[in-house]
Amino acid sequence: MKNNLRVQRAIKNITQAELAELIQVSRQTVNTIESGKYVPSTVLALKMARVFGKAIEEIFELEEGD
Amino acid sequence: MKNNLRVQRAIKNITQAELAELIQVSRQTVNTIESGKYVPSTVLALKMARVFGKAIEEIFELEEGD
DNA sequence: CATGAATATCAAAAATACTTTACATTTGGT
DNA sequence: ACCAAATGTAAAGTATTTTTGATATTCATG
Repeated sequence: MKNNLRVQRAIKNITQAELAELIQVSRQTVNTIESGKYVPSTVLALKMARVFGKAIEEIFELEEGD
Repeated sequence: MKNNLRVQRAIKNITQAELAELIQVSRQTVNTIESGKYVPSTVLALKMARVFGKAIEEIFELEEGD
């Protein structure tokens, strides 16, 4: 799973902490998802997609081996 | 999180076991996701969406309290 | 260079997702 | 009614996600 959260955040110009607040998780959770350390639940992915006004598929993408 | 996996399966006319095989999880995993017992990871949601040729948002939907 | 804001990282615990095995129930066809 | 296929459920165990708290690093700017 790769993602372009950093880009999406840049477009909306919000910090990891602000995104965390918007979707009600810790800022570490945002950080570790953004850096690809783990895959979020569908609930989190949907919330992020909603924040950015994008489809999940525009933010998260499957890779070889997923 | 609610989902319409049952409908999607009906459209493609595949069983829970077949869907499980297609996305490489156990049949029980498909069953419990379908019956709303837990929320799949984004990897699984993406794989399911791909199987059905739909966006995740067309299959999974946030509810109050998610 | 110093300061503050943002990001990265680490470790340990809690919560949730997923597997396996096994059995029960429902459903559809003959 | 009978049979087989599909679905539901349960318990126990493993794996992964998420939180919390704390510290470290990066980066822009004064």
